[in-house]
Amino acid sequence: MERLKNHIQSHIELSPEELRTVITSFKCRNFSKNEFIQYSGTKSLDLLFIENGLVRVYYLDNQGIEITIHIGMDDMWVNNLYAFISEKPSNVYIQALENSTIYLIQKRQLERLYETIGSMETFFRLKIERAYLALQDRTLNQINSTAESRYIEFKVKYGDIESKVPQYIIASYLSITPEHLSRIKKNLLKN
Amino acid sequence: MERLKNHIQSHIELSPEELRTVITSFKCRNFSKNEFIQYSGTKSLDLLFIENGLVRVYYLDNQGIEITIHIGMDDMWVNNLYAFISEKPSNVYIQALENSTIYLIQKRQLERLYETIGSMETFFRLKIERAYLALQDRTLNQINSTAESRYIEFKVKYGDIESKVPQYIIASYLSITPEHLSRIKKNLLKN
DNA sequence: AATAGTTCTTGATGTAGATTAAGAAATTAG
DNA sequence: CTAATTTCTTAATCTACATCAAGAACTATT
Repeated sequence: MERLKNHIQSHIELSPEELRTVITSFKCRNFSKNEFIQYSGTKSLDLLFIENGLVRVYYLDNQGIEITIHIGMDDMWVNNLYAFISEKPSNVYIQALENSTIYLIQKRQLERLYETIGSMETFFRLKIERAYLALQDRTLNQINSTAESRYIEFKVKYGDIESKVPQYIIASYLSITPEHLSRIKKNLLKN
Repeated sequence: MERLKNHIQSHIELSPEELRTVITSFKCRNFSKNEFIQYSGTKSLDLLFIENGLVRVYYLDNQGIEITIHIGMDDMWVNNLYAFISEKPSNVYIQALENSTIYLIQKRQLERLYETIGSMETFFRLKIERAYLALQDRTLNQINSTAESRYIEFKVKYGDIESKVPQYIIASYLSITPEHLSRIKKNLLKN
């Protein structure tokens, strides 16, 4: 759990004892390729940290088409913050795309931490602030950029991932059809 | 400042003394119709609560077209959370659409409150959580609904506002052109 | 290696909404 | 009250992307 420890300590300062309290609030789970971590339709009150692996978050739109909203790798959180905050049944699936080791913390545990270790509330306030920025960045990018430039940015940001997951997942992350992505790639090769 | 007091007390419990401390951290400002409250290009580290009035938040896209991201009325916050959190120069304008009374708090004051009154960090964590949900709702709505049904929802949510602001502002809030909104309205009358 | 299941590509056609242009209506200012 | 400005509407054309369909290229299974 080195990555999780480093991650937390890169944001706030904790005494060795506090760090132990925090760490023991997390549970470790291993998921194999294609296994589901969370299901749509159930309450999802865990936050998930990827110690290592590859994970995606997606939902089904009103036509039943998969829309990928997030892809996460080592050292990243893959949360369904909407379900976590609202406590409504989740509308997303979280699925391991490779064998993955996940540390998870339940909302109840987290709230207990808020009370015993004040800086943990700060830590998660900062987390949510970052998530808000990321969501807005992605939203504006979606509106202001063409599918082609979104694809180019995706490759810069995620690099190697393209070879590990089916292209239709990448298409759904870019909010386009697989056909359209196919055409974009063909077009980029020409130039 | 009755509305601000009620607003805060509807979220957390404060002693009369704490409430006084909180309230005195805010400053009151009056803005007249069309006056700007915040400008693009400057750091914007204030949060704004509308005691009464009508306010909009917008930015200029890469073609210089105004995109309205939020319209606020009595009892609502009209923050540029992106600039507030990231502390980067703002890319949005915040403008009074009617004469408005605003209570504002500076980030520095707010952070001082976090230290002296613990529940204020909780209050703002909750605020940011709500803002996250609202942003995601709006994003998904944008993707999954047609312009027409977004317009219908807008009228339900904002009712009277339509008569108070130019239609091109509403169009930009709906992420469509004024021409297209004009057609939508014509179409709805037919049916 | 042969079969079956996925996934990817290509082409034809369809559509929501943008863009451009220009006149009509409503506001505001002198 | 008239002129000037802003806002709204209508129509013609255009564009990014979706949808549908069907074949091609992988991948996995026996």
